[in-house]
Amino acid sequence: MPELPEVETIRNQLNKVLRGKIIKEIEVLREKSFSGDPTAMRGWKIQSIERKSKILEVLFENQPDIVIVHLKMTGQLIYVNGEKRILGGHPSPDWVNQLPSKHTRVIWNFDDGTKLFFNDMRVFGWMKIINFKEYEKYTRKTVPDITEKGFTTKYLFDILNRSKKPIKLVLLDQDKIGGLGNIYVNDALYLAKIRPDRKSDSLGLGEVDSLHAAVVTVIKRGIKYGGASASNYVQVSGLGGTYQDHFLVYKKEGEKCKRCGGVIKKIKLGGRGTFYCSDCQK
DNA sequence: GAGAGTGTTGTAAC
DNA sequence: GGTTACAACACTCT
Repeated sequence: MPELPEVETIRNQLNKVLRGKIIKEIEVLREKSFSGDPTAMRGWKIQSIERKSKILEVLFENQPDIVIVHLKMTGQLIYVNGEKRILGGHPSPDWVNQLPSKHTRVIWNFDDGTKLFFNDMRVFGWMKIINFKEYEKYTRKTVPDITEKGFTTKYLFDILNRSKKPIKLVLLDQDKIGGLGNIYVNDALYLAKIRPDRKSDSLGLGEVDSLHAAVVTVIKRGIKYGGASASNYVQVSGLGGTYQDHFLVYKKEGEKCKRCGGVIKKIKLGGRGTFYCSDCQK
């Protein structure tokens, strides 16, 4: 489920707790969840955690290889240091101290006794050790993500203009724009007053300008609220984000539109739930 | 209990 | 080439 705001929240928190940690041992409980030789990582010292679109990158000191992580639908990264609360926030939920659970796929053990758990119920997510040369292939370095300067109205107009697919599907295409997933794309289209099933190339420049602003706004809002915990996503402490309390249309079918009073409808596009107001989204 | 639905994305098929 | 359908997996909801 994690989209850009969720991954960014995790990145910020991991940077606070993992910098300078030295790896003692990597336990791979499920082969499919980890690619590369985990024993090679012994002694590596974490330098920083970066992000490109929805992919996390763990960089190590004096080490050309990096570890990239994709959480896909149900991945979680949870840091445990034996204290009831981390990052000065609310106390971590009890289940955090009972990890590993049956969904724990990989455990990073650090030499100070602290641990990072990679949980992933559906086993779609992965961790990979890659050489920096393979970096572009995995992170689509040339595709701008929403937080980057390359994501401009002009860029958005160009890619939308090249497709006749429903606009929502183009916005979700990670080869074109990095970072949007099903939650934020629904809310962004609502904010821009554009129907998700509009043909991508039917938008005028003014509409694309509104859409660009809307996408940036919902992503910023998602980050501000620490992500959306509609189901599996949790932060590094095991606590949820709160963007789900601020959904505009996502999962609100049957409710009244706060803007015009119309009823929020649910349709299916590209096989996924799609929510919009049929009155004020044109 | 069966069947549909779930936040992602790569691949196969049309 | 563009676009759609499905699979990967495990759980919840109807």
